[in-house]
Amino acid sequence: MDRPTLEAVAARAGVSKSSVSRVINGATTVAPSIREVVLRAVRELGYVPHAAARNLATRRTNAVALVVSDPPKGLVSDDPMFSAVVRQASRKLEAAGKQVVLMLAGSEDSRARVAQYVAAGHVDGVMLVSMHGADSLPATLARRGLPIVSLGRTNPAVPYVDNDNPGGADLAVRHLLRQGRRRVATITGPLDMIASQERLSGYTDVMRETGHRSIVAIGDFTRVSGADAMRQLLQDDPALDAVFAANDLMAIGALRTLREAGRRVPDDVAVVGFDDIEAARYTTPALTTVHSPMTDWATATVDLLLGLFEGGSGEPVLLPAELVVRESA
Amino acid sequence: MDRPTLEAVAARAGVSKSSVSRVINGATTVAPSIREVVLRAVRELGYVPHAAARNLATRRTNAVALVVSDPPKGLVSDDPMFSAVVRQASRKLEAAGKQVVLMLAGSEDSRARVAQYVAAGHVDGVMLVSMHGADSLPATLARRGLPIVSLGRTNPAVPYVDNDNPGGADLAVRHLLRQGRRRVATITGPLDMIASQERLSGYTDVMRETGHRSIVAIGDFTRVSGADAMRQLLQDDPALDAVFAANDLMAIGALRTLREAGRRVPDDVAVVGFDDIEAARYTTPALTTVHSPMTDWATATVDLLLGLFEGGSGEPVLLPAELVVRESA
DNA sequence: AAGGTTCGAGGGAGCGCTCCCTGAGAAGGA
DNA sequence: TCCTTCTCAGGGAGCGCTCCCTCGAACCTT
Repeated sequence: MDRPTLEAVAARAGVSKSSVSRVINGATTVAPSIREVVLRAVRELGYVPHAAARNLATRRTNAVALVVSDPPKGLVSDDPMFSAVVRQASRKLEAAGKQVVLMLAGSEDSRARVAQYVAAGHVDGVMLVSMHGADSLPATLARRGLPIVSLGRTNPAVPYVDNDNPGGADLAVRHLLRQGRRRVATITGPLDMIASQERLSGYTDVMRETGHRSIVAIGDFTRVSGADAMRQLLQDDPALDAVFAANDLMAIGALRTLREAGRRVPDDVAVVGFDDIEAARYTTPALTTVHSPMTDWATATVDLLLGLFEGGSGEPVLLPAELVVRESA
Repeated sequence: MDRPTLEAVAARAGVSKSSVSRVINGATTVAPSIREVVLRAVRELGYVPHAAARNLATRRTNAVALVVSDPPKGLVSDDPMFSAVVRQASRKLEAAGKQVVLMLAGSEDSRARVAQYVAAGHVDGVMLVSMHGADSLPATLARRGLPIVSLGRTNPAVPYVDNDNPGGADLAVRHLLRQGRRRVATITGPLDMIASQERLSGYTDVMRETGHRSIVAIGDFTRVSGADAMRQLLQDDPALDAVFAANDLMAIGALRTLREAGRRVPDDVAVVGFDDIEAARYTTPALTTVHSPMTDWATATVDLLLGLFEGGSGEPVLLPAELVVRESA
């Protein structure tokens, strides 16, 4: 029950606390004989350094907060992005010797808790995941002055890694037009998210440039909202022949609505999504979508944070977009 | 940059460190006048207690490790259970004032890291999620003597909350037989997981009892493995007319294989899954499945852990199974 | 051979907080 | 009125570790 202390190890090994500390921390200025006897004592006692004591003394924690915005209501159980990003980020951070503290920032309450936690000096850095643009948290945290990065752009003060959202939307819409589609609608994400805004502007830019009329419905990145938006689009413009959904989940919802409405995909209406989540491969018909590599994305964001620890500049990173053509368009 | 200390607050308020400490920690034996002046100083200085120092002094951390087993290869991006459980558990724990440290236990390496982390006294308790039965980690951690619970049964020494797996399988298989299905196959999960074993035995028990032959293929809970297993089953017994898959992901894989093989579902072959993930509602045909309420499950597990903190006994909890009949069977 | 270097071990002062203990003053009892 | 009891603020010793500083010993250098 009683954990052995540094001092106990020192006593057992017959050396000073300082020497034990040096061995533990891998200092090179230790005689091999001492190193040996210390390591043996450590093993025999099952000594593990006390984290809190070490943090207190060094004023560092070796931990990083992974702050994930809680999803909108209704999107609770099945969020592929969450799973992929959190997993990959955890892996990378752990591999870099950082402990990962996962925090959800949903309610005002939890938001305050995150700020409090960071202020308490629990972590050396923060990685935000897909916060809404309007969120106050990024700004609050950035003001603290400790390293912080964001997966997806949020606050100007926060270094980020992002998809080429406008580029991806551009690819998707041009692909549809190239196929001879004339009435191309879009289903947007929540408009307080920068990713949504960018994907929308990518769409409208192409439409304007090519002299087509924009047809827009607003969703919130959930499957249900996609289905609803699609219903509305069909009502607004029964003759539409293509839809660009700002993410795959909504595209999947749209597919369902189209099937229920008796429209064939892609014959009557073509559908393109965004994200290329795994489920996109398993819909009928399989979803054509803009590939945004979650895993690479998480990796790049972690690297950005680790770079900041090393005194890096935190230059934003933009991941290239790529269209994956399957059956739906 | 320099965080204010307790002492700074005390100086500003013109009282002793002890008094400030009492106010911060809500001790009742403080005169209102002192409380007031202290709170003002805290506000003015923006004081936040230093976590490490507090942990050192109290020998408690107010943090809980959430240890999630890394999924088998191939199941990286899209794991609905992970998402739902982690989210709900985080919410509940944070609501109880516990910090959540998420850790993935995949490789031997990461497993050692978890053990090390816990040994370092970083956390007051541990919550395991869906560890494999053969895993050494639960036993290792349990030996440490600090509160630990498991979502899903693993090691006998670890209090757990689990689905009624045999009961669920029983419901599913009897449902199929009641429909007049005669050749009911099953696709199992990885057999080193207790959940897999129980769902399998639930199946075999009913089959034996009712005088039917078991037809078994082994999967690993991934979509792909479900598709593969289904292919093999069709080869083994082309005349089969029903399949019970040990989880929904595999059931979805099986649906795909069946479609490719030209079998109609449910007309030619009925399919039942297990878990009732959100995606089960959106397959064609919609999946009949055993509902296991991830959210309740996570909640119950957290409650079990919080109970242990309060000196509870850690009596295991079993959640009732329920069949959700949709279109696939 | 004597002084100058270098190298590496030990000593000890914190890091910021909690909590036990002391003691002053107020309150109550005889 | 004096003494006991109670209440509550302050003092200070840790919690376990790091890291700077000192100092002895070994090794060079001239």
